[in-house]
Amino acid sequence: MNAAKSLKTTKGGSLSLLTDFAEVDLAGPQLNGFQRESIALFINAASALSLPKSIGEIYGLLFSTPEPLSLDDIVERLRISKGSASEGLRWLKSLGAVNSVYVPGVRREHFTAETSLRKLASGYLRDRIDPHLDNGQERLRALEGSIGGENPDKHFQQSRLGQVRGWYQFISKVLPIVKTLAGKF
Amino acid sequence: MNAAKSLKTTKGGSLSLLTDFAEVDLAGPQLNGFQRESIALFINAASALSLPKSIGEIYGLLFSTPEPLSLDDIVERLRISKGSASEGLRWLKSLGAVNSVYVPGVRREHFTAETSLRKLASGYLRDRIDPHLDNGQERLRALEGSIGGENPDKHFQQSRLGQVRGWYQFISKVLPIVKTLAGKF
DNA sequence: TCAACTGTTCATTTTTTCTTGAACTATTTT
DNA sequence: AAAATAGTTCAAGAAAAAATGAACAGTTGA
Repeated sequence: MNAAKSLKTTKGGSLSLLTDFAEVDLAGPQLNGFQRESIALFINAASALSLPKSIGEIYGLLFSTPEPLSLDDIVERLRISKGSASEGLRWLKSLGAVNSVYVPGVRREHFTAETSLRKLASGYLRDRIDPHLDNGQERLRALEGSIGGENPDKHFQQSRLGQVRGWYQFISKVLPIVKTLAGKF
Repeated sequence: MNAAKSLKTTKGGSLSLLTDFAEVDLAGPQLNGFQRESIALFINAASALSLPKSIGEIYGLLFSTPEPLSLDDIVERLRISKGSASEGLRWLKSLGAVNSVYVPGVRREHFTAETSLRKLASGYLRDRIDPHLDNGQERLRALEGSIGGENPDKHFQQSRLGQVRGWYQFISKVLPIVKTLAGKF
């Protein structure tokens, strides 16, 4: 694919002896065992949350790497496209799951993983849950409006409506508890 | 598609005057406003949980209908395939979100929506969350095993490992609270 | 036993989601 | 100002997930 390019951008001369096999594989920095396991763990977490694999990969890499990494570092190490990396970082940034680190004298932006559970949880809730809840509230009103005046099922429907209301109350009681507890870990 | 078949299986003669337009559309029972709004609400909920739309539709229909419905009733009213309905019901059954009702003298199985929040929540956690957590625990062990003996990043890695352990503790503290609270609604 | 009925399974098709890569904008350096 | 460097956007392709429908298996009643 872009073996030539990867090779070109590889730092250091450690590959010079492998020139003959250059297109067989994979220049670029290797991931260590801890990084590979971390990435696997966060890919699993991403799938638990129904998020794209690339999100898990990027976060896992940042989480397991002591130094801040640039977009190109990520592309290089994970062998994903610049587009994916850019989108994934944007998503993680908006959630608050990565932090920008401005390395003095270096032009490109560098990133580290945010590991505060409180920040991760509240960002996730804000970006991924709250919009659905807001939407749900609207639909709840629509449901209420759909119960007509003369209607043999009126009682049944009102009872169901009450049920749903209770579920929303439950959620609005639970979420703050989750946030609070997250702050203690 | 199967207009002819739908027509044939339609009960009652209310359509006889419409015979000329039969293939234009849609025999079969109409959904009332409450049902349509309920279905919309649960489609939204399904998307919040990253579940297939058909799951939301089926649950929404059962939730908003006083009488127990059979698989064929569901197929007819939602205009989805038997396959989808069967799979969707299987999924909802295993979660505990629908109940079988054996109507005396009637052969086919009928279903109603389970509305106990406690049952819904614990079924969801059991079927959709616990497997991921188990998987996560395995990967946590693998992560631990990946921290080698002589290693410049050892400290960093151990700190990260501790971090992840804390997250799992958080989850195992929060889930029981959620279940308990769900029992009160 | 056989025909009608009920529900499941699964190969195929359709739809949705994710990834890629190249063009583009913006910024910095020479 | 031109060239180099960073990063974003988005149309198109690839991959994954969901829905379909027809074949199949199991029951029941005649």
